[in-house]
Amino acid sequence: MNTFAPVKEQMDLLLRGALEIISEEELEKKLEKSYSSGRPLIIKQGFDPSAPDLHLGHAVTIRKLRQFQQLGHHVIFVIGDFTGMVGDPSGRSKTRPKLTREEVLENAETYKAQVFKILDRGKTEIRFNSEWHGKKDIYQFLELTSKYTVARMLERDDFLNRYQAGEPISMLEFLYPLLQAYDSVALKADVEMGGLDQKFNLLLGRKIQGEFNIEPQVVFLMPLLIGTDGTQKMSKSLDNYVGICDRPEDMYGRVMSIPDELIVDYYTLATDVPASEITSIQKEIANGSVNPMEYKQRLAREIIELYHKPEDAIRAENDFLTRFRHREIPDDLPEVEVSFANQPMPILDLMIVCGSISSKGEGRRLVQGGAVKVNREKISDFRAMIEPLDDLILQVGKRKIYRIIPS
RNA sequence: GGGGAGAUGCCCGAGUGGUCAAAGGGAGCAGACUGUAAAUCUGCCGGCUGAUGCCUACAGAGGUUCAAACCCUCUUCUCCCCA
Repeated sequence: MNTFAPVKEQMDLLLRGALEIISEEELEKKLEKSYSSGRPLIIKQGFDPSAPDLHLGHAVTIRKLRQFQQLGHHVIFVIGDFTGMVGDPSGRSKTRPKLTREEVLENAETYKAQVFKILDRGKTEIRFNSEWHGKKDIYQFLELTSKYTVARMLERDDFLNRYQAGEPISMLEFLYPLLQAYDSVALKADVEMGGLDQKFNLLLGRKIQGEFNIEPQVVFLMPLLIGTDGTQKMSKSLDNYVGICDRPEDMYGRVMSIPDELIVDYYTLATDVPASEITSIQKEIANGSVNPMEYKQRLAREIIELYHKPEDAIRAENDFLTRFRHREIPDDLPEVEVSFANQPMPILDLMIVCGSISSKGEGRRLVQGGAVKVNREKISDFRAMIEPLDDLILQVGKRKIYRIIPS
């Protein structure tokens, strides 16, 4: 007796959206073994301990982890606190901050809050890699480093590029893959999940497991989700991301801003829409029978529904259509209480109070550029004084619209 | 250990004593156009200000000078060549 689905069925589900599996045969074998023995596979993925602001890019692999869970397998979410506590000043001028134990734990909590929007809390194990790295002495560490060569390390594309471009690579960064690979040894991972950019590291995990006489893990690679800018991979630092904790309205707008060419990718990697349906969507867009916008709107709703309630998706859509298509003022506006003291207030001050601008200089420019309206009337003079009316609506561009409550 | 080159605004990058808040490009923001996006065009793009005015800024600290991103000294960091 066992609770697993037939291997063929498991494979079909897992293959959807997957970029590369090294190797499919091995995965199948492991699944078969698991099926017959009733032992779940150990699926592992590592995460950086800093910047715990998850977005759809992270969600691609996490959602795949979720599928493994649904199939009854065991997911280990590894937080790379060990290297995070060391800190790494490499990678051009950007310094990876050195995190304290407390910060790491705090970040881990934030991770949990976000990641359990996707993963099953009861079936997820969270581990910190300081648990095993912290115990290692230098002898064991050196032994680990002896298992790989510099030349092979330099094979990694981004090392090679940076090396050839004369950019710095710190020793820590260089050793990082080795430490990550050892995580797979410590956890006896059957599968390691990652984005394409992790290929090298995950392969190294396989190799190092072999060195320690452990059955090598299957490398499970998902494509990288391109960000809303349509060129770079989604990342927080490039601000081209859709955060899984973003407000529905923001998610909607962000999704609508992706280039049309990315619609199919997003359907595949960021939603649960079945593959067959995606194929027909792709066809319809390609032959021009449907305005891509329509599928993009549905995409936005699908994504919002994964992280919010269905009615939030409808609301976000209405808000978007009102603001951007009809250029009108939505009903549901953030309200800002402003104390006028019965005096007219300079428009720039009002904009500051609402948080719509970060400096008066910016405000002045926006007014001069025709972006600012009060009660639908364009303000053309940045010295304008605003009367404290009961019904007061401030528009700063299309995105920032507020209802002002004088007090 | 020796020798050489370099660190400029969000990013790339020009500037080598005053005309520099600093060319140019990218990104971003706003406006026009529009079927969402894109493309195109226009404006903006350190802060304060009514201002032709002030403040902060060219890795950091100090110095020379009426005047410094630019010259000098030290410090920190990076790359290259040789060992």
